[in-house]
Amino acid sequence: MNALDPMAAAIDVFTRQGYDATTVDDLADAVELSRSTFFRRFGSKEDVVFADHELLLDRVESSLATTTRAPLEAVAAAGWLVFEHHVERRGVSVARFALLHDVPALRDRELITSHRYERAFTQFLRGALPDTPDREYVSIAFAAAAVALHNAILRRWLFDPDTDLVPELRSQLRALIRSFGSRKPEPIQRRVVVTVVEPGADEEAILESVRAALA
Amino acid sequence: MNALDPMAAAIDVFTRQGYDATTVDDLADAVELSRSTFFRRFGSKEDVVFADHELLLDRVESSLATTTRAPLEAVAAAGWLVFEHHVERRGVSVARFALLHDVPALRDRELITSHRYERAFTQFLRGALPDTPDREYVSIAFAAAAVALHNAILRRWLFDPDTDLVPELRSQLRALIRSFGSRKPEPIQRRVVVTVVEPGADEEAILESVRAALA
DNA sequence: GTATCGATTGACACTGAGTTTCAACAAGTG
DNA sequence: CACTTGTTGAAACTCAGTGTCAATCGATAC
Repeated sequence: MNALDPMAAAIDVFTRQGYDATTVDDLADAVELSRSTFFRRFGSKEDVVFADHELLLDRVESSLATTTRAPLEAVAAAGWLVFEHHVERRGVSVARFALLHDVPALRDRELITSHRYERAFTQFLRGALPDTPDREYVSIAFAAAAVALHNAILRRWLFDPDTDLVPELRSQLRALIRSFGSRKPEPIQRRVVVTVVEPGADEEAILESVRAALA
Repeated sequence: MNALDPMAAAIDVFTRQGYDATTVDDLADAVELSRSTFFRRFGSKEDVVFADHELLLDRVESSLATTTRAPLEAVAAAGWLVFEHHVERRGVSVARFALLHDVPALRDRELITSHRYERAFTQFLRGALPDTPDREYVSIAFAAAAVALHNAILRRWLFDPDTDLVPELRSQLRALIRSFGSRKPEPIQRRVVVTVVEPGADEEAILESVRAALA
């Protein structure tokens, strides 16, 4: 049996029967595995629901490891890799989304899951960006923002899976790259000092007047 | 008894005895509450460890609700509000940090906790930013990046609490604001027009002189 | 003073997730 | 065949978290 089918089956049982009302025994039955084996395979009642992310995260990591793109673009590309995974497995993703709506515990779990992507992105960037003083923080901020954007747009799509939001994702990630790509140094603060002096004031008087204005 | 002392006590017990080796009964004893009351007060074994965030999140939200700053700056200010909370309660924060190092389950919980700040930031920005087409996504990306930066710098500080990292946090958040600020098509450029007119020049002559300077 | 009401607490029993242990049973290897 | 190694299921166990109910406390009314 495919390793992802149990996930789909579990999501289905949870949806029909309610998450809390479903015991792990019920799950094990539905998946035709013993309770023991269920835990060995999936770790926990919560984790079955996100079993596909294990595989997906692998794909993301190897995509980053072998990329030829510029660092920020590579992360963006990894982002739509994930997005496309959901589009391809539309049925499960939509069902899971509906389930999450009712089960806070699973929403929390999802958060933890998606944080693993953020970690992967950050670590990749830390190594791939040119060694400028702020690359550490650019890595952290960009990875977090990219994941957050991806998740927001993914949720919008899951809510209405008939609209193609891949272009939206692409354009938003590109906008993000632009924001971070051209990080300008701190702008020089210019001060304008206006002093009005009498006609015929000598140099010393003018300087004194400026000094006063500065105080 | 102060509501935060049980938290400190719990962290202490976990540290000395091990997280897994500590049952909720042990905790309840240490905090001098019955098991029942412990759950009513703190929700779960995991949540005691972050009990202070309930209060802190309130402070953050009311700070955002009453701010007079520009939206992005308001979020940054909320960021160092949180940071300063940890600096003030240095002892507990450092102890908790050490505890998290050994307990993955608590690290996950921390993630969920810190996501609540991100939500608060995003929602504030969604309402506070000017109604441009991309304000939704700027809100999401900026909030995520700000929280990630804060957390990274906080962790650095917790690792070495004798260095003052508030300036670092300030400058990184400011850099982030600049990144997102320059997203706007055209920042407001201030022009300084200097015209020098003869004493006794009439209004029309002065206006004419300014017009000339503008050309 | 005491009666009454509401809220907080503790004691206790119960459910169910997750772990551990052990035996059964493969499937390969000499 | 004997022997190893890995996978499975059965069963017992621990403990977090929930629900129920009675006791207690504090405030206000009488």
